[in-house]
Amino acid sequence: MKKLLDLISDTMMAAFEKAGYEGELGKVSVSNRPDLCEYQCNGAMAGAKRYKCAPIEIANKVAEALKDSDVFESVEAVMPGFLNLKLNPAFLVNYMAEMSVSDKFGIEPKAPESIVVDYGGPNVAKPLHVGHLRSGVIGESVKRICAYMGNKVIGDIHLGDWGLQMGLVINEIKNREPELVYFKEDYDGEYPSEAPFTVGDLEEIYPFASKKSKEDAEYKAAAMEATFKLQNGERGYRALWHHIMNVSIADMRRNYDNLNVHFDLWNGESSVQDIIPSMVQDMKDKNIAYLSDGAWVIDVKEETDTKEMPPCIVIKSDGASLYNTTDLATIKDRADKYDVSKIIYLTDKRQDLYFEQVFRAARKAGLVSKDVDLVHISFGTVNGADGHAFKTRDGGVPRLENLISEINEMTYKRIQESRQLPEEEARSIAKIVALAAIKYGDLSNQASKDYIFDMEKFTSFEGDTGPYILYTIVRIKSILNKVSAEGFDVENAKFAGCYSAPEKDLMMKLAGFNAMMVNAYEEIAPHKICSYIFDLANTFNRFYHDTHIVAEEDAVKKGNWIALLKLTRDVLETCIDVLGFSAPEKM
RNA sequence: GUGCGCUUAGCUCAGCUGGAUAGAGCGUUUGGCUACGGACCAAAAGGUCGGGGGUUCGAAUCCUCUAGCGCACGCCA
Repeated sequence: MKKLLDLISDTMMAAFEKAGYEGELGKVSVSNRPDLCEYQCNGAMAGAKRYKCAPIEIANKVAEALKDSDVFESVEAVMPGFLNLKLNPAFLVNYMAEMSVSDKFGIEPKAPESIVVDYGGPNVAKPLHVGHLRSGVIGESVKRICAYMGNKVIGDIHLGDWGLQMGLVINEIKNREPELVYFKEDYDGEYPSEAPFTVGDLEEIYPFASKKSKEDAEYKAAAMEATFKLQNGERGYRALWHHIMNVSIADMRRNYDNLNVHFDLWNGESSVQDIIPSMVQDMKDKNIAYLSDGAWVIDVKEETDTKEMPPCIVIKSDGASLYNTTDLATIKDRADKYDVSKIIYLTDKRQDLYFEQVFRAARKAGLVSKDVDLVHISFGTVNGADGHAFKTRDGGVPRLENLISEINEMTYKRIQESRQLPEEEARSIAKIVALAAIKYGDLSNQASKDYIFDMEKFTSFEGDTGPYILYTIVRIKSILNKVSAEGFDVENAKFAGCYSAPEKDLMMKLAGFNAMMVNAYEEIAPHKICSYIFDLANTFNRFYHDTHIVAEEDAVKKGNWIALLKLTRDVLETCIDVLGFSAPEKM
């Protein structure tokens, strides 16, 4: 089904042609002066120069050509040459009726693509902190947007599981418990199936080792050696590494589940180690990689560059691979395995240059075909209410887990303030609402900008927040339940007309879903969905406020409103699902 | 030094390929609960869109210069 705006534009274009002008001038947009009209067309002004006449002259002719159109209720030509449009309610009602029974509210399916979304990116053995929130939350939504638009999408967490941090942890364990069997050099038996440490231990070990390695060169050298041994297959180290992976991943999975963030693949740097040697060899053979200061690098400068573009290092001068190597191998792996047409990365914006280098290197080395899109969505940093990097009260890096439980607690209290629910029920509702608060708070900001993580704001639940959206949905559900309980046939409610201005506004807003979602997908912009549903919820609440639905005695009218309510609920719930959260039955 | 990004109301942010009077939320002030859920609705006050210059009938938006802030710039990830 066509977008409403396209239908209107088509009508307008035909009118421009009928009046003797180029059709493409007839593009219509939503009015920026709602007091004057619902939709507007500025084509007459754009055409004035081309046809060497006053814009108003063109506008008048076009308005004349639209006199008998059943799309518009009114068409006005206004100085200097605006075409102000009001929609025929009957036309809109028909559109609603069709939209409500169409798959995906009428979004036209396109040929599905195969897309990999690379997000999350936590390091094994390090606790998740607030910085991981954005990548997880935005990435999950991007993945869902792509899937909603009919694509085959694979979400990959891309763990940091092969670098120095693993050596640091293993080395520190060795220091503390050298007698462990993993460190016996001539041991050739089975290793224990139970890990000799807990998540809690790991969370203490890593920061300790990391800090010490920065102060103690000898210590760092030992960690590097441990890393080397691990990467070269030392049995005991590998066994220990598996323990670290299992313990850490189980913990991560729990954390991400709580955030309603789910990955299809739990791959990481270690997953592509086997294909690195042949990939690098191939780069050398093709003379794409060359030796520079003892390291193998790929030149990624381009003629059009206005800046310095350092080469992409593939193998360090000590012969070891690094982050770049792994990412390149991962691109190759994905291209080979999943026939991808697009790979979307979500990371911190500090990696902008890095990804540009990697993408260029990947293309130069022919790891992906030319028509594969490599996209880096970079996001800003999370700041506290004071505008500086987000910290806990005692100045540490806030752990994600604590942050979430804190917000859960605040939400729980807020819910119990306004209505008394059984403990268990209030807790489970609080969890749902808190998730919406956190995610909406993050996603409603443009991803690329820094944003302020303000718990007071998120938990205040007023205005432009997740809970407000949920509240609107719950309210609709409540009315539908009530009406249904009174015996009204909610299931078969039909659009029958348009009886008031707030109602028409709501219909027009709903009709905009299609264009909004397509745009959010094309621009990979979840915040556009947020601003749409906030707008929709506002429009609904205005309608709700001066329409008494339950008490209405005219069954046709009532049925129309019920149909409108259902469509509003469905659109809202679809949107929040795409954003990665859900609404409770009551709150 | 080079490059990238940001700067819009007291605060947090929108603003689509240039269009009419630059929009929200919070906060402030005022009005609305005998109500389908008041976590709501209605209204007011609040901005020379960092600054200068240019292109255009028309600029927050495009170009240029400039200031402030942030970030990145070969062997970390």
